[in-house]
Amino acid sequence: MFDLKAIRENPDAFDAGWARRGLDPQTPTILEKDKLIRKVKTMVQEAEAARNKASKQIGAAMGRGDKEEAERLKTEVAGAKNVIAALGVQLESEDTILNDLLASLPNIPADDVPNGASEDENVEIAKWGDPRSFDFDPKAHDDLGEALGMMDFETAAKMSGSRFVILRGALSRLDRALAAMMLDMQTGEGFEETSPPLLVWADPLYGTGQLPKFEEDLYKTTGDHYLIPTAEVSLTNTVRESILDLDTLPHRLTAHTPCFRSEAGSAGRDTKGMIRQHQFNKVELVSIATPDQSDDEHKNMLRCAEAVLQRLELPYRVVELCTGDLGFGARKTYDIDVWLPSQQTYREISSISNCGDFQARRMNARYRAGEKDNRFVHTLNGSGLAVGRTLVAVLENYQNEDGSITVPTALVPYMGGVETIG
RNA sequence: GGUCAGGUGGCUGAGUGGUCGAAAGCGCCGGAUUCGAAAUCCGGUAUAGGGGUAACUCUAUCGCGGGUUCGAAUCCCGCCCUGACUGCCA
Repeated sequence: MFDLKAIRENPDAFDAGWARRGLDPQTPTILEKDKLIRKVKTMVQEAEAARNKASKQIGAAMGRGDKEEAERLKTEVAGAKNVIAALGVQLESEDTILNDLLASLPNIPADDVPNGASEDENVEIAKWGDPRSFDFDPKAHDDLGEALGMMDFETAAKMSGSRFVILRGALSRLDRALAAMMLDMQTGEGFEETSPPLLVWADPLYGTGQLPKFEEDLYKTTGDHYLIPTAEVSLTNTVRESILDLDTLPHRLTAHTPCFRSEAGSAGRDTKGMIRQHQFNKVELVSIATPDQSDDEHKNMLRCAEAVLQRLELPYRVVELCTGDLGFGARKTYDIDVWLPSQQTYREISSISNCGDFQARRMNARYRAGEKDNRFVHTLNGSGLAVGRTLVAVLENYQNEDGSITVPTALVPYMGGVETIG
């Protein structure tokens, strides 16, 4: 949500920000509605003041037994009530229109985010490691996993359909080992390990920005719950509707959870293998920070995510998303793409975003900046990392000609000493 | 899941239809007193929003949302949460 006062004072800045995302100017509509709403609100409040005043006088009149005066005042109140009711209907509908519009508008990109229309214009800002050269044709992770008998899409499809997988034996353990190593690393960086709810109500999803615009991407239960598409939702919402003490910030959280996504808009994309599943595990990082801290915090989270790939010795690159590829709630985002030999390309394995106060406004999450000075926090989130895609990267980058997989050195302790799979 | 009892300001807690944004105490802030402090005394101390250059003023908020009423913290309905007992169950 946005600060209407700020929009009023500086509409051009908002329109310029939205224009960078390819949106038409929004503030004329917003300001027109805002003006109308304030006008109606003033009228309602005046009528309410008159009603309240007369009502109090009724009490006084009754107290001294002046029934006549009381009756006269009652008709006065009835008149005010008619006005309030009529204006109230108008106020509510105008308010809903404005709120729906505001809730559907994305965050304003940070000034230093590169302009661009699509992911093609993202800017590579770092590259780490050299893709290994194979003296055989590297296989895709799903071919490797199936050949090992440890990655079973067919059986999963029987019970759950496409975009599900069953990991077996050493590959299942590898999944756990990766998650454990990531959690150990991130808790070592000061992120508090958390086991949050995987089912949440609509309000938290509204808070982090998945609702109202992206409902079709979510799984909803038969009740009022949705399955979280990322632990960002649960972790970020731990501070909703609260006022945090300055000395608790930045507040860093991490969680290893399953994530559930309907992938409604991605039919036909990445249908093969484990790249795009309805259910996948992810170690998430969230930081709640002050506006002063958030840029540094953002870079720190990028570093923490990169550290995992460095420790696994997997080649990757870091790109800064251009305005056209920025997510709905983000004002600035770094993606980390890991090298996949079978595709001869880098694929996203982590996305680290600074949301500024965008989510905080929606959640009403503030911190105490001073006496009578409560301000919205900044929220940041990122994968540290997507476990399933990391497993994919390990399989493909560490495969041997005979189809076995060498376990990365750092992972061997987490694999109970196993050095080779298959 | 069921039954019962609750949910009031930073905290404790009073308030069961009117002048209640809400007593009192604690805490906190300012002042007096003091060499200084404690104690004591005096005053202040919620949030969001509207109007106004401002002084100031108005509206909303007593878990959340509806309703009854001229008027709701107080009555009614739904939901959420907490506690006790109880059922089923990993």
